[in-house]
Amino acid sequence: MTRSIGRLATPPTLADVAERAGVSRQTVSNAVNNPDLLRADTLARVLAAIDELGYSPNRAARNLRTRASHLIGMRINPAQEGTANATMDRFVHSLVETSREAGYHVLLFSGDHDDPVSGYDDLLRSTAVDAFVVTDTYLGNPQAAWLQQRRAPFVAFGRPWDNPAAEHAWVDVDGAAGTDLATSHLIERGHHRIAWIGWRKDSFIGEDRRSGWSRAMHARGLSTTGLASRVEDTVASGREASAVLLDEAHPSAFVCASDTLAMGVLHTLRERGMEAGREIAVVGFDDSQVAQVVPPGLTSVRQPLEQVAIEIVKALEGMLAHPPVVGPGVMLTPRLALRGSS
Amino acid sequence: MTRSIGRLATPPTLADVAERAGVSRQTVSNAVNNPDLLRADTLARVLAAIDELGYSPNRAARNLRTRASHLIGMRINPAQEGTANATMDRFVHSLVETSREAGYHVLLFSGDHDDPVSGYDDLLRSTAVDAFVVTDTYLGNPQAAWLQQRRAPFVAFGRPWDNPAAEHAWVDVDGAAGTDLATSHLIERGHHRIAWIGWRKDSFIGEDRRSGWSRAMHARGLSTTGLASRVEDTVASGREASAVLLDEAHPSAFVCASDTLAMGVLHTLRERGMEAGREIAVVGFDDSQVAQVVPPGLTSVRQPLEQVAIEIVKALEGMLAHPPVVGPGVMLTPRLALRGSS
DNA sequence: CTGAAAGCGCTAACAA
DNA sequence: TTGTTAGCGCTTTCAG
Repeated sequence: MTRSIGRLATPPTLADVAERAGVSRQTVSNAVNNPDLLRADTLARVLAAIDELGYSPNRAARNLRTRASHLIGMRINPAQEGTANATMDRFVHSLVETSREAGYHVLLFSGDHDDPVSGYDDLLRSTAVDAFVVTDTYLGNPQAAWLQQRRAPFVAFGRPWDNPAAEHAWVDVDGAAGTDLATSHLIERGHHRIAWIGWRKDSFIGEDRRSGWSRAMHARGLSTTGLASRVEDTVASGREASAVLLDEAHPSAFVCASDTLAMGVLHTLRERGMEAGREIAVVGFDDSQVAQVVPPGLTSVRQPLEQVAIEIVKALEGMLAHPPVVGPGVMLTPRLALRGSS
Repeated sequence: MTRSIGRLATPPTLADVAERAGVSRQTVSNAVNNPDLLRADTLARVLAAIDELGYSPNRAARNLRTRASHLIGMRINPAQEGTANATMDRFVHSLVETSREAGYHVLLFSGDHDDPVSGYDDLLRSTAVDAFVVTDTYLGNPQAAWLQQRRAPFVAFGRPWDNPAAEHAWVDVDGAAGTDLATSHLIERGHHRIAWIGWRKDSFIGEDRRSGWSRAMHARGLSTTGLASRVEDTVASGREASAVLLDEAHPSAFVCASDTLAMGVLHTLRERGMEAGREIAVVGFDDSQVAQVVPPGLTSVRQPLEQVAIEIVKALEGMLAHPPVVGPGVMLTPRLALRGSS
């Protein structure tokens, strides 16, 4: 069993283990990193010493020697207050969990909101991390070009919208498939006039999600004329947009680019004494905690973030291997979390 | 200006800078760590070389030498699906931001949900982190005793409920003050029968929050008899509890131990065709995104997480100083975020 | 299969 | 004020 380190100021080193086991330091190192090289009884003796001493290789020393930190850097941005987008929480946990299984830890850092590249630079030059996971790609991905130029290994969560020719590794979720799923679900429920509330046109993700809605509508021969609205991603915008649409286009259902916008629709319905799920159906996007707990439950497109994390770590392992292998982008399909609002 | 690293396989080292500036390696080291020791012109020359080369000290080497990683470890647990508790997101970001200002990065790790100590051990023995931030102290804090025994520096977010004599550093938010605030607010609005929906008795935090409610009630000479309920922290529980209380105790307002429970109350009100904020007032706890976006807005007790992060980092800096200084626990006061539900 | 030597890049201590 | 020496703990040669 593992013993307490006791009152030692410094943890035991390779040398301590070697002495205790009566072997050389190198043999201990091999026992840890290449156990196959040792004779069974020697290995057992060394492992016993390791266990008794509670030895664990010093990271800094190992990092220095192997030129690897086994750390994955990820920039974290402040959660937008007043929105429902808590996607990060779920993703971060999945990433930490998956990384651990691959022998990596996740290092968080922050940067100026204005400068998409700040924070990466220092970590890279000081060889503090082996690779990055780039998540904030909603407005294009200037980080990608920058990182690629520095030959920094990274995987993007989000496809290279602004540069389809980009050759870096990426993992993304098919937003159009998600909204198609949502729209088709509503059509099957008998809805014909389904409105879209999405983001402004400069959002690649927003346009992608919108395309799933119009695709599903047109596939059933349904018109989308006058049924779409593009606004800011706030509850207030969703509320106003849905009020206008309700008055002018008389939809019986809404598909939204985010749970935040969908909540705006619920606000409008409430004000008009209408009940979501009965008179008017609403579907959001992201399956946030809000969607899960708000009465009567908000049907929402759920991204497979656990799977995203798995694919990202897989890609990372590939590019950190010798020789590095960079596979093609990976596209995952979301599913629909059905609740009372539809 | 900083130049591109170019196609160099390895980043520049101290030696490269020294050669370029025509000084010894030690002088470069001093330029970085003790600039005061250098003559102005030498310093300028060295800094210029550093800049031209894009030099940044190799972390692993520095860590090895100084026996410090400038990393703070924090265990992250899976966000509970179906609850509104997204406190972590906000706190993590604040911590990352504040840590950066103090020269630290945050390293995330995970562990078995069953074993509160798993994950810490390895990081500690391999000297991968300088200190820990312990957040999951809702059911007592076995980590604290364990870490203290190993002489591992750490600061707890949450006071030592199960061991008031514990001498470790901690920062916490006064939950009782928060519910007192909420209850007093409702009383001022004219409510007299204010019900409490909280957690089961084995939750220290739950009992603390409950005490703020009863304190405020009794201070105004209001009875609490029959007005309290203790349940699981789920929407369904909050819904059932509020239904029962409504039938049996006829309260005009609810104070809840969490936004999740408060959402349960909103469910009940909706089922009964009652309107939150008009007939019945509801106050939650945590000011989650749900509280912010749900119609008509959920009044909620908001923890000053940014301030918590600042205090935690301050405490961390103290205990990592030479000699270490461990101050007393720090208690912060929450405020009330007023919305439509009250 | 095991051991000896070298050195990753840095900084603390000391010498000049 | 600057340079020299040593060594942090580990792994990668290369010998035995």
